Amino acid sequence: MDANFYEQVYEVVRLIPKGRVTSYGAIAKALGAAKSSRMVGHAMVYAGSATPKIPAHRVVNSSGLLTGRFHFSPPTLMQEFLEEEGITVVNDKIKNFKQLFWDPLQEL
DNA sequence: ACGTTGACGGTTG
DNA sequence: CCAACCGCCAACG
Repeated sequence: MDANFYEQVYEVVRLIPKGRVTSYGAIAKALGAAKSSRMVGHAMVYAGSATPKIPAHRVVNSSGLLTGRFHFSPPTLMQEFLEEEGITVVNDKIKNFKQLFWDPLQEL
């Protein structure tokens, strides 16, 4: 597989530390495609089929909202994983998102 | 080949 | 704070 945009997305997502989260836009921007944040989301769809497994539950939108929870089985699994890592989720939204936010641009 | 959809983000009202 | 709109571009039917 070529060094595709998706591969880079997966690479960054795997680098997300446990108990931390990031946003699609941040990843897109880190890959130099800030305007193609949607592509990051599409890459996450592939994440379910990709190997090794991608911790997609650590990726949320810019508001810290679990917009893609319905892609999990069951849809509540995403929140379950986050809370299991010590992240508090209220109303499908990450609490203290600003503090838990992991910026790939700052780390890479 | 074409139109629609969408795990987004930012701006405007 | 909430709703509507736009841009951006790959994937799907």
